[in-house]
Amino acid sequence: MPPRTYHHPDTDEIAIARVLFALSEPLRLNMVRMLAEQGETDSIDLGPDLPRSTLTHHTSLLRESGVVFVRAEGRKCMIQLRDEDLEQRFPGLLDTVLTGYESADDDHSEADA
Amino acid sequence: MPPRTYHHPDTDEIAIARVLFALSEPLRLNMVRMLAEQGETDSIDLGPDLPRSTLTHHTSLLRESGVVFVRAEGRKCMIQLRDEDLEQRFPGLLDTVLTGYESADDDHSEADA
DNA sequence: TTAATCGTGCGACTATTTTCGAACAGTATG
DNA sequence: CATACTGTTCGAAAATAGTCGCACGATTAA
Repeated sequence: MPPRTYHHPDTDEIAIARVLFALSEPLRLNMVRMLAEQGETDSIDLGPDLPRSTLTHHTSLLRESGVVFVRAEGRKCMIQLRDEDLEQRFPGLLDTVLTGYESADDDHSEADA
Repeated sequence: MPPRTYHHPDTDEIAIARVLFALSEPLRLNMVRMLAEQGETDSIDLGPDLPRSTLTHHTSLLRESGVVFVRAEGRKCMIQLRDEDLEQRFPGLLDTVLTGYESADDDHSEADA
């Protein structure tokens, strides 16, 4: 029996409105930022203080909107940013959002001014 | 006495999450697309079939999130995209979103058919 | 002035989203 | 095997967002 399988939208099925909505939630935007910095990340590291069901809710929403790829690893769950797919579908979007997030939010080091 | 005044956030107060949320709504995203194409537009042209109160709701949300500039013109209300401010705040964001919207959604408003 | 038009604010309602506890199933460890 | 740990699902609750009728003030035109 397959352990856990996840459905992911094809790259050309990713809808801009759903991506924007997924990224408009501060919690999820922060998860995406972490994924962009760290690469594939254990799901629990994306929200150590959140109830598990809440974490599942947000990771599922990110997955269904095409922002992340989810992979079962033993009993854990590894999350990857679909940066290449997003770059192909909406060139520049991810970089722009993350750059804007860094500059907009609190004092994340602005070394390269 | 000024007829109608509107509050607009300063450019450096525009928050990425709020902008993304504003653009994640299909109705508002379409308004923004029209504004990008047509420039300053009479508010009623952005949603001729919508109830006025609904239209006000969406234009206010776009204004408060820093996406548009609203100006009273007689009894009408002219809407401008804050494209320069957005470009300064989040370089590339607007172009990327609109380009992604065009490519993703082929069913543009059929008003100009 | 009178009438028509426009946008706004209010209030109520519906729909969607978020949160999270509890029970459950799969996995690793002993 | 039993136990501890993981993520998922379900259900319900709360919070948020969208829709829209209506009354009102302001503006324009006759």
